[in-house]
Amino acid sequence: MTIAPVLSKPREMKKTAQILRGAMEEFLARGYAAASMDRVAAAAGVSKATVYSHFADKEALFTTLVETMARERFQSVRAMLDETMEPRLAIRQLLTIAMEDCCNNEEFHNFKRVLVGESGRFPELAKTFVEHLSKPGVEAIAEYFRSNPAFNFPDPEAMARIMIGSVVNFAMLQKMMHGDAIMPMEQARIIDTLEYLLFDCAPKSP
Amino acid sequence: MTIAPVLSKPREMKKTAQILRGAMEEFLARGYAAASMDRVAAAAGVSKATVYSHFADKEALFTTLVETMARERFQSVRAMLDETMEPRLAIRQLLTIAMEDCCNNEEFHNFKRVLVGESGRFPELAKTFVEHLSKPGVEAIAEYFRSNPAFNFPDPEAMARIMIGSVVNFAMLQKMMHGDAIMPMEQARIIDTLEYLLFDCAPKSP
DNA sequence: GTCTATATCGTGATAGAC
DNA sequence: GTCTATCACGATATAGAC
Repeated sequence: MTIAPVLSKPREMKKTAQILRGAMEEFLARGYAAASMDRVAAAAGVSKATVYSHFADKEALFTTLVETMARERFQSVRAMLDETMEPRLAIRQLLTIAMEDCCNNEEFHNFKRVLVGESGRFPELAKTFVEHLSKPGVEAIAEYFRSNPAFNFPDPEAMARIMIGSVVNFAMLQKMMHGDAIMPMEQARIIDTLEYLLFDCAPKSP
Repeated sequence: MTIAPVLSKPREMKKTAQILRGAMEEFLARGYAAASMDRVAAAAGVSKATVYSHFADKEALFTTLVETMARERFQSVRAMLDETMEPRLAIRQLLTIAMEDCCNNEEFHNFKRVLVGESGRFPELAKTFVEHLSKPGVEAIAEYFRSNPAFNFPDPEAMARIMIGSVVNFAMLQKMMHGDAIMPMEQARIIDTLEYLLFDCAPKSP
């Protein structure tokens, strides 16, 4: 019987959270297929039967884990852009934070590795990620471009995707795919060049 | 004993290629861990013992497969940019081809899924991919920017990465991660906006 | 070199005591 | 609700006939 994380006693919440923490260790380290329910139980400090009393099967545990992690990540996309700040500074701050966030978080790297690796067999999980992270991020920036008179781009959403895509792909190439060892480049050069494109090239009304 | 694909008789070459073809089917469909050597053998039309007489173990087969596929892909990065063409058209053609290449090739999607998914446990394979595909691609475009007087970017390599990164990330988001179902966008809008940034915003010398 | 048959082990999942 | 003990199965890898 599947037991959704219904909270009756705080005790039970703790167990479910414990299991999810163990599952995170195991799934992020080995990927879905190579992860072992024995090791999940060991990492969580419970028996395997307990794991199966909280989650129907391996797939359900994995699904819940990814959705939980996506929800937590989602919290941190709030209020990225400071409307009161000067646009050039606001954009620079946004890009710097996004770059830092994408580049220097090994746990997040492993999360994306699993998500991308399983996106063919677990399309709904990939969609959850896109829905809760990529989409709000792009829309926030696009809306900022649209509402701020300092910008006058023909296609604000495409522009937002180019900005985010540059940063995300840089992080994937350099950090996740180990490009740093083969084609090193400082993060600041991407940010500086994006700023150059947005502000120093932008068509000043002649 | 490991048997490298030494070609003595054409017969043996055929078998090795057959096995690699079967391995491709299985590994790309299920990922490394979930792939079964039984199914590899079945897909290749040989017995499992034959597979093990050509490749030391599962890991060696996987490694050889990825290196082979990367080498084949590598061939197609030749001569992307037409030096004789007008820059605006050359860039547009490049972006269109790259976008098509990244978006409409399910086999390539699965290849990248496996590579990204295993990039933590097989870092050398990820590096091979970067070395043979990402690096030459970025360098070709950067060199084009540097050598062509129509462009005068402060950081041509960062600019090249932004262009490629935008396209690659768009493909990953829309196709691999199924973003098309959640935040649809035509490929042309990315290309048009990149063209706008490169040509219509570029600092005219006043 | 290639096959059939098998050894050995770890896996996901469960039964039953408490 | 949680544990220990166990089942049934499929995995990688190999032995040995031909």
